[in-house]
Amino acid sequence: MSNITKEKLAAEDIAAQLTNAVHEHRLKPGAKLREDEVSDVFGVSRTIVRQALRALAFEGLLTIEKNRGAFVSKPSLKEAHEVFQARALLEPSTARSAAERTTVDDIALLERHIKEEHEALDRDQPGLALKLSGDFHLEIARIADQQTIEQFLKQLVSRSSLVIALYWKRRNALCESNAHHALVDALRSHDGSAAEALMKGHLLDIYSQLDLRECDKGATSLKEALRK
Amino acid sequence: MSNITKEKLAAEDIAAQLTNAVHEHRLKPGAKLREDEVSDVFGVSRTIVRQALRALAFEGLLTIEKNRGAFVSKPSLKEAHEVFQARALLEPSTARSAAERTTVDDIALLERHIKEEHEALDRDQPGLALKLSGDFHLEIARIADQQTIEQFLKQLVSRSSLVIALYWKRRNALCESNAHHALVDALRSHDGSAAEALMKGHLLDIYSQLDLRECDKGATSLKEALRK
DNA sequence: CAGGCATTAATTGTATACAATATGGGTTCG
DNA sequence: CGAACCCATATTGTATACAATTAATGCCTG
Repeated sequence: MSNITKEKLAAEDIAAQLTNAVHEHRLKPGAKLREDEVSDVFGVSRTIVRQALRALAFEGLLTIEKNRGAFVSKPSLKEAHEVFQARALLEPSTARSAAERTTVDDIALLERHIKEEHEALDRDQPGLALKLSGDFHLEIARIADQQTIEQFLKQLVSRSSLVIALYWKRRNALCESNAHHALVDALRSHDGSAAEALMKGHLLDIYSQLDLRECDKGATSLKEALRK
Repeated sequence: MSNITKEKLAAEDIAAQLTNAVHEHRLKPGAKLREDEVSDVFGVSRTIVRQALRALAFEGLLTIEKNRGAFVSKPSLKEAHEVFQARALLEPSTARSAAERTTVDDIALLERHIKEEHEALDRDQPGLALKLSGDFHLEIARIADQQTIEQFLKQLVSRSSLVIALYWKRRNALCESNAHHALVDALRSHDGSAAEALMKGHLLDIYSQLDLRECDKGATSLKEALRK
């Protein structure tokens, strides 16, 4: 986790590192994050850790149960649906806006992004590839210059990562690179309608690859099942 | 502020009371919330106050400047635009979904809501009326059974309240009750298309009543201008 | 031997003391 | 007279100590 440096880490830094760990599926839904443990790992006081955990709970990445601690969230099937419904409302329109403002620098950035994603897959790091794939979507909101939507999308992408961890059908193949390439093409030619349609289709594509039937996914212990 | 009861208030309660105060424009954009002051008012420790302030900062209601404190946010013109653009993406579609699920109880609740809004206006409490008007929109997301969108909308309504405080043209007349009545009618008859269209128009209506030209609104002091 | 109760350990929640930082006023020097 | 600097004060940031709660273990009893 490369936190060898003894430099003073802020709550923000710790939140970012934990976020990466969850996005890359090194921390799986249901995992508990003890405050002492985290504070030992990062070498900071519990005060700071609590700030970080609380921030991540607001984003939906963690769930804090009173007097019990912080856990990586386990989105229900309903929440999984809601996440992709919300994305379907926000992202296509945002892609359209982005197409009207995309610069050559943006294109270069996006293409580098896709390249890194490929490299991660080649190196057998599907978690990293997934994280980069999420960042790609955030990048489009940034290009559209819509900070408010970008903020929401950040949360939705986070939750999508959890949903994928729980409900993804086949773990090996996430062959979305074509969709991302096509999107970059649409952005490059400032074709808003195409970008909007492509994004819409892309989201439906991901959505359709989720297994929405299974109800007791994950390592749900008997205790957890009985708790609620 | 009716906090006479000495019962132990949680961070959540304090956040709720502060939220009301901002929504009702008793606390105006730019106002500072000193931690000691708030903790004295509510009779709790700064620890709890800080939790509450941080939570409200995540919602966008407050802005926390490092080592300087928490202030009621002052959305920029760009942010004001973004808020209503995001609402335009989320709310019409949500109103459509709501129409398909509205029950008689929901209708009763909404109508009581509108009634209270009227009463508040009659009693010359425009702040309260505005808050109730915002709650009306949240209620529709609840009826649509879309918790994720409701969560985002909560933030957007909060920010809208700030935007209205800063950019509203004429403070006296907020004659939206007609629009809300029409929406309830559409929901009652389960007319999704009508609900969607009405919501779209309603949001545009509010949006058009904002004064988006003035750039140096509010009590921006010279110091604040020079700070950034 | 099973079930429930009590005691104990582990963990989170809260308050407070202390450190770091920003603000404002007053003094001094140009 | 004005501007810049420095010190005193007010306010926020952080760590730590303590309280409250939960979970677990073992004991006692039926």
